[in-house]
Amino acid sequence: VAEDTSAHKMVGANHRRSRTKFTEDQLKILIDTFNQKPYPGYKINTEESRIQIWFQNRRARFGFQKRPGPETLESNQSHGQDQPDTEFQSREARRCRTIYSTSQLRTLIEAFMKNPYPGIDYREQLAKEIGVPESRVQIWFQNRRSRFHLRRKGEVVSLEPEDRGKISEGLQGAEDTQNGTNFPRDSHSSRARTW
DNA sequence: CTACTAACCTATTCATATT
DNA sequence: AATATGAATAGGTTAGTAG
Repeated sequence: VAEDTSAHKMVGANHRRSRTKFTEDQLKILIDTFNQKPYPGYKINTEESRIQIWFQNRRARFGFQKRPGPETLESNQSHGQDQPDTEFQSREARRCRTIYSTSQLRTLIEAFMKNPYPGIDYREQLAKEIGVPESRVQIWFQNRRSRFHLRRKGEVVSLEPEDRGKISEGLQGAEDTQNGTNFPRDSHSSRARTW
């Protein structure tokens, strides 16, 4: 254990968003809503996707996905006794698909090639630059990363030894298989629907 | 230190605009 | 229909902070 582990923020690195602290009132509303509808539509999470994350985390923590008995949870109020199939209404409409213009995509792809894991600062900068909510930028990067790592998972190809220098923390699963796959082969036409 | 949990991640699936 | 890709999901990891 080293002394001097005080926060020595690396300059310019990519940090994560600062931890949100919900007030009691907010938490109350969130929990109440969750108990009614664990799968809220896009309307719930406005531009700030903190709420969406909150629901994701809570579903995971509570081991959702299963069909619990009529009770089991602390929420019970008046137990409906004639319509137990009210779960279908749970899932609401999802957010409308965002259509990125070619220029927006160009910016995103360029950024991705430079750094596939942008921190909150850079994501917000990008978002502002292309005029799209930061949450959409984050999702875009997630999708992009997943789709590129998806191909060829068994192969392990060492990458530049340079980057191995700063091992802040190892990766979990296996070595990052950053094979020499070409990057985005984006032969984009010229469609720029400015939604 | 430990417990809790927001933030973030991957992998997969669902949905839809474009070809 | 087939393809590409944005949105949502389950579920695991990283890290801030209250006790």
